[in-house]
Amino acid sequence: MAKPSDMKAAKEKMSRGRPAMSAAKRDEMRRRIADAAHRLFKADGYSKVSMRRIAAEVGCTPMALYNYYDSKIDILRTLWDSVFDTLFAEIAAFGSDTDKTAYLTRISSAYVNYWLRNEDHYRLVFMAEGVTQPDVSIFLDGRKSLERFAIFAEALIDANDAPMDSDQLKRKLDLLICLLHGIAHNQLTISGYPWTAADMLIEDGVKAIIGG
Amino acid sequence: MAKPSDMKAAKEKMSRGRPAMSAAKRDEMRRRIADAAHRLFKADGYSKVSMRRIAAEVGCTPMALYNYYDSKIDILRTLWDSVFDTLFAEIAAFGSDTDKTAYLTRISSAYVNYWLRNEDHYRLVFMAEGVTQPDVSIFLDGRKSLERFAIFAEALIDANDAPMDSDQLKRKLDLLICLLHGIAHNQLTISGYPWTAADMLIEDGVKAIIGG
DNA sequence: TTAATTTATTATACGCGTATAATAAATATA
DNA sequence: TATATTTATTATACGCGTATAATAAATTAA
Repeated sequence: MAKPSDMKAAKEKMSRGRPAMSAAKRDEMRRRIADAAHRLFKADGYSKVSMRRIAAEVGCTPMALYNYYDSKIDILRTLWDSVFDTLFAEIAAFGSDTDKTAYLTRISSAYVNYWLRNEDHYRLVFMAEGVTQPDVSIFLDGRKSLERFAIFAEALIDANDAPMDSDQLKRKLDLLICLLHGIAHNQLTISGYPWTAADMLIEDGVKAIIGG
Repeated sequence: MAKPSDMKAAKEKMSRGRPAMSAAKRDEMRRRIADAAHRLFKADGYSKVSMRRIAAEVGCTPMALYNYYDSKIDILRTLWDSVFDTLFAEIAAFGSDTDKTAYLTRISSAYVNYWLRNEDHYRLVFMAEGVTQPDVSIFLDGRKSLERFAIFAEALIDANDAPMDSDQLKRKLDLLICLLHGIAHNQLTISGYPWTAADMLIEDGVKAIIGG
C-alpha cells in the first residue's frame, strides 16, 4: 500500500537535490582535517600553520575546510575538546573517598599531572601562539567547561570546612584552577628552576583554599 | 685650537648623511601615533583597527609607523605601559602602615579599584581582541612588570604570618594577583550579578592568602 | 532524457600585518 | 656645486584568514 512518496519519506529523503553527506562521511572528513591540523600544529605551532597548508595536507582547497569547520580556531577548539575529554575521563575514573580533602587533593594532582605528562597537550591548549584572549575565554567560560570543572566544585563543597554559598564556591574554584594551572605552567615553562614537587604545592594550596 | 673635526665631535656629528631625527621629534611622533591608536582602539577595539587606519589618522603611510614602533602590538604595549605607570604611581602614593595586613589590603584595593574606575583601561590591557597569549605573557613576565608588582611582594612579606622563602612568596603573589584580577574581571564583565563588594572580597582573600 | 534543485567544492577577491626594495630628504665632503 | 652617505618615507608585494560568487556533483521531478 505504500506509495513511492511514503517510501521516500521512510528513507527520510523528501527533497530533491544532491543529498547531504552522511554523518559518517562528515565525521571522517572532520577527523582527517583535525588529524592533519594536529600534526602540523604540533610540529610548527598554531600560528605558523595556515589553512592553505592544512588543505594541502588533507588534499583539498582551503575553502573546502570551511564545510567542516567554521574557522581555523574552530579546528583548534576541537583538538582542545578531545584533550579535555581524555583528561577528565582520567579524573572521573577515581572513585570518591571518605577523606574528602584527600579526594580533592588527588583529583587536583591528577589534573596537574596530566598536563605535566602531556606537555604537548598543555602547549596546544594554553600556549598556542596566535590565539586571541577572547578565543580562550569563550572556550573556558563555555557551558561544557563549566560542566567539566563541576567535579572540582563538588569536591570543594565536600572538602570545605564550612558551608559555602555559590559565589564563595565560585571564588574558591577559580582560585583552585588558577593555582593548578600556575603549578603546571611554572613547571613546564620555567623548567630550569628547582620547583617544589607539584604534589606538595597542591597539598599546601588545597589546604589553604578549603581552610580560608 | 679646536680643529673643525673636533667642533663636529663636540656637536656629536661626525658622520655625514641625513642626521637622525632629534629625540624630541621622535618622541612627539611616537606620541602622535600612540594617541591616534588609543582613540581608535577605544572606539573600535584593537583587532578592528588596522595599521592602515592608524596611518591615515596620523597622516602618514602604514610603513612609516614602523620607524617608530616595531609592530602593531608594540603600539598597544606602549599604551599598556602608560596605564600601568598611572596605576602604580597611585599605589606608590600610599605610605606604608604599621598594620601590615591593612596596608596590603589597602594597596590591593587601590589596584582593583583603579581597574573598576577605569574600565576602558582594563579592557585595553586585559581584554583586547586579537591579542595573542604570548603577547600578553611576554608583557606580564617582563622585568618591568615584575618590578612593578614588587610592591605587592614586599607587602606580602611584611604581612605574612610566618617567614617565607622565595617560591612560597611567588606562589602567594601569583595567587593574590589572580584574585585581584578575578575580582575586577567579574565585576566588570558580569555586571548583572550582585557581586559582594570588591573591598570585602579583597579583605577575605588577603586574609586567606597570608594566613594559609 | 532534461530541467530543477540542493549540496560540495573551487575560484576569485578583499583587507590585513609587514618584509623588502625603491625613492626622497638632508647632511658632509670633494 | 656635485657627489657620497645616511635617514625617513613610500611603493610594492607576499601570504594570511575568509567572504562571496561561480561551478561541479548528485539527486528528484517532469
